Amino acid sequence: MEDAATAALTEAAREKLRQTVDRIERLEEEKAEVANQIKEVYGEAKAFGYDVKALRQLVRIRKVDRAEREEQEAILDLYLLALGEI
Amino acid sequence: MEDAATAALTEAAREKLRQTVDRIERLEEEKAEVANQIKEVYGEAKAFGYDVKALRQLVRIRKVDRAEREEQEAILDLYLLALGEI
Amino acid sequence: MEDAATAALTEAAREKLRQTVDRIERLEEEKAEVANQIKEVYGEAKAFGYDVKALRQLVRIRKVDRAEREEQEAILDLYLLALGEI
Amino acid sequence: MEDAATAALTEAAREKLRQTVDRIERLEEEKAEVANQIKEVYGEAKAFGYDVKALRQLVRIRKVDRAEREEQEAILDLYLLALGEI
DNA sequence: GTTGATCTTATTTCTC
DNA sequence: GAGAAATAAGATCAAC
Repeated sequence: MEDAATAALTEAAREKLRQTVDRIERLEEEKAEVANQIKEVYGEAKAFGYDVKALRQLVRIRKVDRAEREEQEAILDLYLLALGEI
Repeated sequence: MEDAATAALTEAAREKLRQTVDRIERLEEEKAEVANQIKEVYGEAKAFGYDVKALRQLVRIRKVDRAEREEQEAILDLYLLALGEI
Repeated sequence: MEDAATAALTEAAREKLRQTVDRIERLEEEKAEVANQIKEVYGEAKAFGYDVKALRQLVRIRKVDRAEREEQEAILDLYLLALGEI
Repeated sequence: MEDAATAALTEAAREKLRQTVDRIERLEEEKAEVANQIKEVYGEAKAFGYDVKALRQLVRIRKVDRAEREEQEAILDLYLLALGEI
């Protein structure tokens, strides 16, 4: 007997599913590679004598700051929009 | 008076720190982009009628399976080793 | 002046908070004890001549296997679900 | 053919291994249960209106404080010991 | 709006 | 003691 998964699907449907899963898996691999590179940079920094924990905090703070700045600009745009300036 | 951060580091040290932070931030941006692409693929799958939650589980299971397969090859040796027989 | 913590809570609220913290701390102590017992068992095994590293891997593999077995039952459903066929 | 693991061991050795693994697995199960109970307590606290994040911090701080206090006492003991007082 | 899921970060534990 | 792996914690986002 064919296995159930095979039986339940058309060949086309199975092919499409397989492609979707493949795309996701390739992207996740890419993501893992980049994550690895980040780890390496922290590793080098540590070897260089940096306090890695502090460095991570610095990066995090800058990220939050950036987000806040962007929000501020968005608010400003809203005000300008409300005034018919843009 | 100079501010503390300026005072505490040589210009060269500050430059190096800045470069390190830059590299990390660029890599994190890349990572975020890839994460976004993954999210988009799931989004398309959802639009196509897939059960996204199930699809995620499927991907996760395949990942575990891959890891498992690699470990299977080591199991027999492990059993023997665990008994101190090797 | 009363201190802020005292001022901000009724006696009943403080009592309840204290009990909650106590429960958590007792449970964490328990958890630490059990973790210790596990460490002891490995210690005995080592004294007995077992390869502790291999033993740990064996335990880990059995855990993964158990999880895997449970997941296997769900996989077929997942494939079907993933295709939106159910 | 008998499988290799069976072939390589006496029955007694296999029995002892099995018991060791069993003990470890039972203890790990216990540990997981306690971890779960802790999670439940936090869940109840949240339902009761507590700020779980703050509560966790409180528990963590108390733990650090305890460790410090114990260290202080150890240092005191050392001083006393050095003075021939104990 | 609260639970559940995912993802990330942090800490701890193991191993070499 | 340093690197790797496991566990836990925290934050975030979606679904009901």
